[in-house]
Amino acid sequence: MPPTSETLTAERILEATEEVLRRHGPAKATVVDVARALGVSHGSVYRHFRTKAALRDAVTKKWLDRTFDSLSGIVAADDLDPEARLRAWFTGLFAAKRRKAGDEPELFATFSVLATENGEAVGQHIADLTGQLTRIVQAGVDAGTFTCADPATTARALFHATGRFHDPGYAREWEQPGVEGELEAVVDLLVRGLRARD
Amino acid sequence: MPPTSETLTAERILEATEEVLRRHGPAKATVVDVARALGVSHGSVYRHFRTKAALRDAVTKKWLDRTFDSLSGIVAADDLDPEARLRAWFTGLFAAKRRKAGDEPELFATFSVLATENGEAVGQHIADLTGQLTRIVQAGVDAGTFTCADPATTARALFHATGRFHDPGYAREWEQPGVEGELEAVVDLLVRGLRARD
DNA sequence: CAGCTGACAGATTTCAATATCTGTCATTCC
DNA sequence: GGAATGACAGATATTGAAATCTGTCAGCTG
Repeated sequence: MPPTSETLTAERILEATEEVLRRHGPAKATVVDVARALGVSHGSVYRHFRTKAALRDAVTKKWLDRTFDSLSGIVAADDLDPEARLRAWFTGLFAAKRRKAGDEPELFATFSVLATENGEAVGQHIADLTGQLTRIVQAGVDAGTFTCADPATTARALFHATGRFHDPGYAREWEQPGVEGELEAVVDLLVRGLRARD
Repeated sequence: MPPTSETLTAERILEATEEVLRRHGPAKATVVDVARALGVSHGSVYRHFRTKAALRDAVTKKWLDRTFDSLSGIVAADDLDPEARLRAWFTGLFAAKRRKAGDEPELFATFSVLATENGEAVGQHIADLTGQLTRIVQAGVDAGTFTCADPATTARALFHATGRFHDPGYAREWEQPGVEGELEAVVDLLVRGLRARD
């Protein structure tokens, strides 16, 4: 069963939209382009997505979820102590973001404009990520290696403090030579701040 | 001696430029406007500043230096222990940036575009600020309340970790209700990370 | 009749002609 | 003679008309 001339589903529209965005970038991609790529009229696309923004949001959500999923293994890694998990998580997040910025610049640009507009998908993504962080912090508290008043608040603080290494606004600086060391310096400080005393 | 019809100095040009920027904003301010405000031809302005970018840089530098100066009192405050100095410094920097963003939106916008372009003045400003941070961290190490491998590296990490609260790209979020608390949560973590054990 | 179409109004974008600006420099003015 | 001027070339910004796009919907189609 070839995907062409199959019934039009939200999923097929998302795939086509991602392809169009990848080719044209967020500024030039139109829903007419998407419809053309699918061989349907643009009115049909509006049957599945209320607005262009909703479509862009849905594509971005799928794309961001892939990053989220790739980190979930670290959160659940019982063979690593919480501190190692935390370090691996930050390193993994940074690597994932940097890779996306480099390999899929057009989709990354889409994500960036959505981020500056506080799009729904990005808000959810941030909530997802801080949720993962909360679980790691909680694990550390349970194990007695971390101390903190409220894991969720601490998770947000950790996320804010490392913004330079995952916020799309800083993407340009991720290619500079010393960045890995800068991330490590920040994470070192934060981990020390989390550790329980004696 | 009224400032008008006095000889044309770099200082007078800077004042006029700041005024023009304040009124028109960075996008619409031209060196012709500056010259008109001074009652001279624009060629004369070029005698004192090689390019428009140099002029904009100089105005921004003056403006940023005022923030720097307002913080120097905290760095030298011997009545405060290093930890209190660090907290006061971050609070002060955040308050200063937020006030500028709110009270002088046009000049702040000038600063923002310069920041994204890695302008000379901004680079110097960051170096100045991390220099102040280094002095505070060093004071803490000397007093035995802080531990760290290298104060300058740690100062940079502290600066990066608090970017959300001084980087102009985040200015929009500085008006949201919970920000003060978010800054405090981050600084709490960082200060804990700096503290010497037992 | 559920899903798709294509014509449509209003909003947005493109494009090219026009106007303004930047930076230089030969000349003028005190 | 050192400082200021203003005309100038090339770069950049503005503008308004034309083209395209978004989102809707009455009607077609299988």
